[in-house]
Amino acid sequence: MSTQSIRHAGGTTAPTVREPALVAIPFLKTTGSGPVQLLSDAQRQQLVRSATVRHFPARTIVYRTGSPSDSVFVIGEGVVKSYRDLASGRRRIAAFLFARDLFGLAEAGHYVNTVETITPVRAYEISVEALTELFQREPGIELQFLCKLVHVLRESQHHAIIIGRRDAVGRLAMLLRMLQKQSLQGGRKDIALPMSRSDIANYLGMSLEAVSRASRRLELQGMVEFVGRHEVRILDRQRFEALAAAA
Amino acid sequence: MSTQSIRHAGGTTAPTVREPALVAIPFLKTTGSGPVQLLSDAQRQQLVRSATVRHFPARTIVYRTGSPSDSVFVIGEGVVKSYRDLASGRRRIAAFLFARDLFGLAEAGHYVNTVETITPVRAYEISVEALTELFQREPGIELQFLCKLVHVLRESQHHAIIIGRRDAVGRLAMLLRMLQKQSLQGGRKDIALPMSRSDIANYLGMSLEAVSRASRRLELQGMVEFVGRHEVRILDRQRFEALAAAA
DNA sequence: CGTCGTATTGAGGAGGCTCAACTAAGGTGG
DNA sequence: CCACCTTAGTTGAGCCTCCTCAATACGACG
Repeated sequence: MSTQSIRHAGGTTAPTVREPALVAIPFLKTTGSGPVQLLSDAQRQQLVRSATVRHFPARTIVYRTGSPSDSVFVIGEGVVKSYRDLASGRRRIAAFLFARDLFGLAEAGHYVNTVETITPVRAYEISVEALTELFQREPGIELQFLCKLVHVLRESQHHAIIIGRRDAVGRLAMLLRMLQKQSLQGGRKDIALPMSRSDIANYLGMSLEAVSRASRRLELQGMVEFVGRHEVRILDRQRFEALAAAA
Repeated sequence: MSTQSIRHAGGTTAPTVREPALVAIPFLKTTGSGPVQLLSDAQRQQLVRSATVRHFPARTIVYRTGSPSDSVFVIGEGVVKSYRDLASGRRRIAAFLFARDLFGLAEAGHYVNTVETITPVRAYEISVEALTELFQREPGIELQFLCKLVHVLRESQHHAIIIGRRDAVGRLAMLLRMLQKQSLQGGRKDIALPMSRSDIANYLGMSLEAVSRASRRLELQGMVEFVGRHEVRILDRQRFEALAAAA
């Protein structure tokens, strides 16, 4: 934890502040059903005053399961994984988190999961104390965080559905579709796979050999094409969607 | 939906109001680490003014996936299941919900899951409109709902861990431990199983035959004893806990 | 006491896990 | 710049568990 640089976020910022930003699909009916920016400029400016910008290299542990939970984090740039190591020796990745995502899930003052960076990460750290105080002053901000939480809950339930599938290729397809949405939001055409095969296996609840074989099969069936180990291209969108949707 | 009675919650209530109540383990450090009542008397009274008491018989659908989400519900008494039917014909139960639990998860103005009662249920229905308005006036109430959401999110992640286990008996043991906590909160010594084997199977992500066999094995190993089909008694707490914890 | 839905038990087959060997890639030091 | 070394990923063989299909037992209710 001593390698990342620390800088205060206030002070030198220009009048328009783009971060910290939160993105989610609202629970209320809106124009369009896709994800939207939750925070207004004014709200971001209020948040940034309570925040500290932190930079983490790849493969850095941000916090560990069970350690005291002082802060929550909003990702500005980069990818992290949130996981728990189980008594059986297995590791369960609960979520991959990207720009504009929130992490810092706690129970009784302690973090529930371990969070580790996959890529270099820039994140906004906000102390729980400051945040709850801000919630008192600005219920509007609190409502946006609540909205984000609802979104994360839906994603968690979706994850449970993925894991529940019996077929390895189907599970992989569902993950790829998730990552595709991420990549599209980032403006990429192909799907970025920043995480390792082992991470994917731990997310999908299977062995990394099974991930490898499932990848192979998807490719042999002509649905996708792997470009190196960290990029995938959809070739047959029709069949791919059918497979992913056949939960 | 025409069989349940409707009654306004205000009006005839005594000065002390015990419901609607919400229970959760707070994310902040507290005395003890167990679940606590989130709402103060004053907060309950404010909520009850915006709420309608509804009664549902057993096996009643409260709402369906995709229907417009006008309200959230707080359970006063009874048990419900929240599920989705998948394209494959399988059903995935996302959660069993009990007294003092919250349901009504929505996305873009539509309910995500179908909710159906298992036992007769008394619930407080609160319109989303009234609730968000109340959140504006009373950020303290909003914070308690946020706290409950965090709790539910942890439970959802726990569910994903359960489903991820390979061994049927271990999965069943984890569910039984969850239900045991519920039963203890309700003051019962033995574990109540209000739901069917099929429900259990759909929650654990396996076939109901596998549930049956796993139950049998738990019993043969002397860990538990089934008293009828809807009650279980733990006989060997030691081994039972070890099995459930060996995620 | 019969009947229908729920639950249990059995046999056979498919899929993923484990163990193990091998290949590819990336990083380091000479 | 290349050889080496370490880590990550792929491929193969055998086993084990759970799923599927099918038949039987139980139990709640009329």
